Amino acid sequence: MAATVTAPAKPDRMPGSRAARTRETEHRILTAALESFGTAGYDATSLDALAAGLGLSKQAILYHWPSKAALLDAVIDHACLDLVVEFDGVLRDAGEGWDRIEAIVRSVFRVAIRRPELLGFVREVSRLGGDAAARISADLEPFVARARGFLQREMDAGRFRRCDPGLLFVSAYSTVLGAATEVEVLRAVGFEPTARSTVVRRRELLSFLRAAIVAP
Amino acid sequence: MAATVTAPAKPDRMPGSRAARTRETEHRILTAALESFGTAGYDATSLDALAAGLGLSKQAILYHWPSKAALLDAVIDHACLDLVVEFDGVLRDAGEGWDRIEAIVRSVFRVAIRRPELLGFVREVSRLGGDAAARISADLEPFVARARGFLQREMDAGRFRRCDPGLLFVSAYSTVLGAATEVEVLRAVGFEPTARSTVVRRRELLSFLRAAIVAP
DNA sequence: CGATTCACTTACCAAGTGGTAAACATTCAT
DNA sequence: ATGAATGTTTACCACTTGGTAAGTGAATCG
Repeated sequence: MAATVTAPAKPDRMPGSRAARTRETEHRILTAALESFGTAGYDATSLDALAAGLGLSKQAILYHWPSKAALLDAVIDHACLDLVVEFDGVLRDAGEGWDRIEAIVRSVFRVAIRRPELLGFVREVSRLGGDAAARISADLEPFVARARGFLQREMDAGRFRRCDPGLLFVSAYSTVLGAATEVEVLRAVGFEPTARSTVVRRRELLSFLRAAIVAP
Repeated sequence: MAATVTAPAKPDRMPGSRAARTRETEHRILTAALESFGTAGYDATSLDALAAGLGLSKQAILYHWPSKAALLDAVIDHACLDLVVEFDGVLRDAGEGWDRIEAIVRSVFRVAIRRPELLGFVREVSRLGGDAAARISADLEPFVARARGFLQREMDAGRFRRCDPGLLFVSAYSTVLGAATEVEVLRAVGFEPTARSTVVRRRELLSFLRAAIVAP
């Protein structure tokens, strides 16, 4: 183990075809970029630093994508795929009505704990605006549309309080993402973001949402 | 005899005095920095661009504050002062119970329309983390503490649904700030951020919050 | 009045930034 | 084996960044 302390971990011969290794390299770059974009931020992430962290040179990244902006686009697609897969998997096994909301909230909290950079990245991209924000909107549009349809059906069935489904979605989105990611605000009200306090937060959030959404 | 009608002993108070002009320059810099930090972001704002927009040179800024980070600190204090003055003024004339929440929400929406960079700046600073986030937390702590006390009292009086005041605050904070500032998400669900749609958003948000907070 | 402080500018600089050009090594197809 | 394609590196480049040093003209002061 003491062999490669200073050496920048040359990519040893990997089993598999060249195409497979290429895909694997691109996947590693995407993962590292998502991590850095989602925590440090897009502007604060330099291609040099990103490459160095992977034992590559910056030009290796620019070989796979022609520019930093193109890399961002790829990371957006990568992240959205992860998100949609996660949520679709959860919803497939979820029940109806309020159970679906609860399942999603639990899922978001799980992501917030295990992969916080993913939610941070969503925030970051929508903050950046421009093409990137348009792209993430487009990527998530099918999911959002289904969510709105679900809310509408539940209202029609009289299970959810009647209101505008789109705005209800925005409210719920903000509330959930905030409770899951607003570390600084939580700290300001005296909540250190430990795993234990997360359970409490989730429970409180669910009762908040339930009161706001479910018809009396 | 008639030479000195208004005693010039304190030239500080003259409108054209050097001290007054210095204060005015610093105020202009703070305002422009708040605008740019709150919309483009801290990293994306260069001192050169900031100074050029004011008809100054970068070194004029670095004369008043020793570094970009020090300027950020000053902008944080400046912004928090504005926020606290705004909210305190609103709350002074507000009633009790739910009326106070409604007054604050209206106030946040007014700020979101008239000075969107202010709310964007709060988001940006808490995203940056580190010393800046600690500073904004400290600046707003008295306000947050009073808000929590208010929520606690309303719960004790049986007017608000009983829950953890700190977490209720976070939920309400996220929901309000989200509805007021998540332009991209709103666009994704089909809401262009016009002044007209803002009124609708505010009404929907209030009914959402009311259902979530007020005791049945 | 002259001296000094003040607010600001011009002139720099070292350290990055994203991106280009070209050389190089490995793998694949023939 | 050989030549082409592929993935990566080294060497650069123009430009921007925050920050320093030194100077300048005007307001202020003794």
